[in-house]
Amino acid sequence: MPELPEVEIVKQSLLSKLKNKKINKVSVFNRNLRYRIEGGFEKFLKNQKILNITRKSKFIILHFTDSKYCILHLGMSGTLHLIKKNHLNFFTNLSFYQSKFLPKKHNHVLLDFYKFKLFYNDPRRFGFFKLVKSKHELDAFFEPFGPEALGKKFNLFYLKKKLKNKSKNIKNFLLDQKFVSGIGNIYASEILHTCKINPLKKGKNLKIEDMKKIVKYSNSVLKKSIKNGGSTIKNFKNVTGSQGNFQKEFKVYERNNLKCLRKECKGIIKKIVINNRSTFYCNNCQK
DNA sequence: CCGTTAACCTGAGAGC
DNA sequence: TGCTCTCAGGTTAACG
Repeated sequence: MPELPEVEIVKQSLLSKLKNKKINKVSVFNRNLRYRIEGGFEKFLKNQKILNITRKSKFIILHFTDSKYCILHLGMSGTLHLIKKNHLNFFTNLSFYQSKFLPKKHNHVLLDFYKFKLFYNDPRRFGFFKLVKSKHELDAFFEPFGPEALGKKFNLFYLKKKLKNKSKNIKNFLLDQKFVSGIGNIYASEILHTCKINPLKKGKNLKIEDMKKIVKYSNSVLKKSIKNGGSTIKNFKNVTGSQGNFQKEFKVYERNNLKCLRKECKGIIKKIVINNRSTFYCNNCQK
């Protein structure tokens, strides 16, 4: 479900409510997420105080004392639901499927705080929690990942080195977290449209100017989305509270057969499938 | 090593 | 209020 901007918004929301708050109780209702929740999970988290919450690519990291951490990935359908106690029916949904009430099914984990309950809900169970016992282990976990899409290491020099002589297309590169971390299926299409680059263009065929654009517009598209509160694709019937608005800014995603929104362009947005993932691009301005 | 495919899951929506 | 099919914002083992 969430890509870098959405995870960033979730992180900011969590941080604003849960910084320096202690986890009083941990309940696991279903341990079978992407990776099975280990036996010591509840004991590890109980009584831990959340010193900080950060994001790295699409992961949320809870920081505890003594260099202990908990990494959370939301997978495709994971959402967090924060409920304030003592407020009957008061409901804050931190994620991007808006729902007035806590979903009835698929609540797998509950973290209980003094004033809040935080539920992890995930119908498809592609998300996971991972306990981390040291800074070294944390660094090791992220070692295989490529530079952050919004980081300084994602630059022209890096792209030149990585794309040289590669036959893989640029859309697949952008989705490859070992190449660059944080970009997912929606933003890959959106970024390439802003760059005027065809998603099927091979790494080795990208010009220096193309690479410069990829760096520049990955930054601007993702940042603009964060500014807009991320993207909310599906609204349930009981919509309430705040939702992301970047979906209103989509130029290609889910715009199959519609006109290109670029002013001077007369092209039509086409949908193709690359590596089993829907890909949208303009048949005129993306070369 | 490189690149691609299938698989992991549930639910919504379309079409019949 | 049926049934079947496709598709979904992610990742990764297994294959040629």
